[in-house]
Amino acid sequence: MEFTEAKDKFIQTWGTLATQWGINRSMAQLHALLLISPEPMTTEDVMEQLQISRGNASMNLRDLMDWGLIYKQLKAGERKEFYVAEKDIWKVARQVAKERRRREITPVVEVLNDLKAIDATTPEAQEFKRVMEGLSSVVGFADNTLNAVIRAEENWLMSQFLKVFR
Amino acid sequence: MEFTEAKDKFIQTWGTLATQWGINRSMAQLHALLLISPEPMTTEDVMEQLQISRGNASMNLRDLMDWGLIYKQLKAGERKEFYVAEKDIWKVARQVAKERRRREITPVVEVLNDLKAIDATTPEAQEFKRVMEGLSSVVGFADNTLNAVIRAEENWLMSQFLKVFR
DNA sequence: GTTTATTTTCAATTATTTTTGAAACTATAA
DNA sequence: TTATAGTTTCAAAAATAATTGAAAATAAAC
Repeated sequence: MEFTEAKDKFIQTWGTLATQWGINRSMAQLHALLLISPEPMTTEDVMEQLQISRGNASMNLRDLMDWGLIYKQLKAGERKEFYVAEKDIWKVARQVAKERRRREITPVVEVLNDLKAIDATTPEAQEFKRVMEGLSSVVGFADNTLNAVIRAEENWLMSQFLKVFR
Repeated sequence: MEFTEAKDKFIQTWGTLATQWGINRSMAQLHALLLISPEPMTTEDVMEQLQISRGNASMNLRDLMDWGLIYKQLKAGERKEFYVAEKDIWKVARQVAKERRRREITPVVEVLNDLKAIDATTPEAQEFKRVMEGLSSVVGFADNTLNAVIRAEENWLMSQFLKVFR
C-alpha cells in the first residue's frame, strides 16, 4: 500500500471508530493527523489536510487540549501557534480513560447510589432496587478497570496479568 | 425519592449515558425499561411508557435482540409478543462487551495490521509505522480486556484481581 | 380460502449534532 | 497609538441520525 493511501485510510478509519464511540469525526481525525505527523502543525496545515473550516479546527483543537491529547507549541520568532500530539500512546490511552471516567462514569455512579436508596415496598420497587444494585457492581467494575488502565504505568503487574486472557 | 420518580430518573440517565457512548436513546431507554420491569411487556406497553412510535419501538426492540440483551416471549393463548430483558446483569455486560468487540474492535485490528505493513522509507512513513504499532498494542490491550470480561464467568480470578485496583 | 390482529419496513419528517464563515477578539509589532 | 497576524466565538447552515406513521407483510383464527 502507498503511504498516502495508508495515511488517508488511517484518518478515515479512526474517524469512523470514534463516531461509534460518541466522539465527533473532526476531533478524531485531527487527533489522528497530529499523531502521525512528525512535525508540529499549524491551524492552517490541519485545515488544508482535512479540508475543514477554521472554526471547526479551532474548536476541536481546543477540545483535544482539554482532553490532554495534544499540546500547543510556540516556535521562536513565529507568531503562529503549533500543535503536537502526545506521542506516548499509552499515555494517550490513560488520558482517554481518565477523562471518560471523570465525565461519564463518576456521574452515573452517583445517580445509581441515589437510586438504590429508595425503599422497596412493591414488587416493582424490589425489582428496581435489585437492578440498581447489579448495575452498581458492573459500573464499579468498569470504573476499576479504567482505573487499572489509568494506573497501568505504576502497575506493571496489571498489564502482565491481562496478557493471560489473550 | 418516590419510586415513579426514581424509575424516570433511571431511564433518563441510562439514555443519556448511552448517547455519549454512541448508542441511541430509544434503544437504551427500552433496555432500561425492560430491565426494571418484573413482567414481560408488549410493544404497546413500551410505546405508551416511553411515548415513542410503533416503528421506533419495533426497530429498537429488534436491535436489542440482535445484541442479545432482550428476548421475545410468547404467552399461551396470547397472539401478541412479549419482551423480557436478560436479568443477569453480568451476562448483559458480557454480551455488550462481546458485541462491541465483534463490531468495532475486530475490524480496526485488521485495518491496523494492514497499515503497519507499509514499508517505511521517508521519516513520515517511519513515524506512521511507529504510531500504527503503538496503536496495535493499545487496541490489543482493549481487546484482551474485553475478552477478560467476556470470559469473566470462567475466570473468577479476573474479577478478584481487578478489585486490587479499587 | 378470507378476515383480523400484530409486526415490520421504509420514505418522509423531525431532531440533533456538526460545521461553516465572518465578525469579534487578542496579542504582537511597528 | 494604529496596523496587522492570528485565534476564538457563535448564529446560521449543512449534514447526520433518529423517529414517525401509514402501507406492506406476516401469521394466527375463522
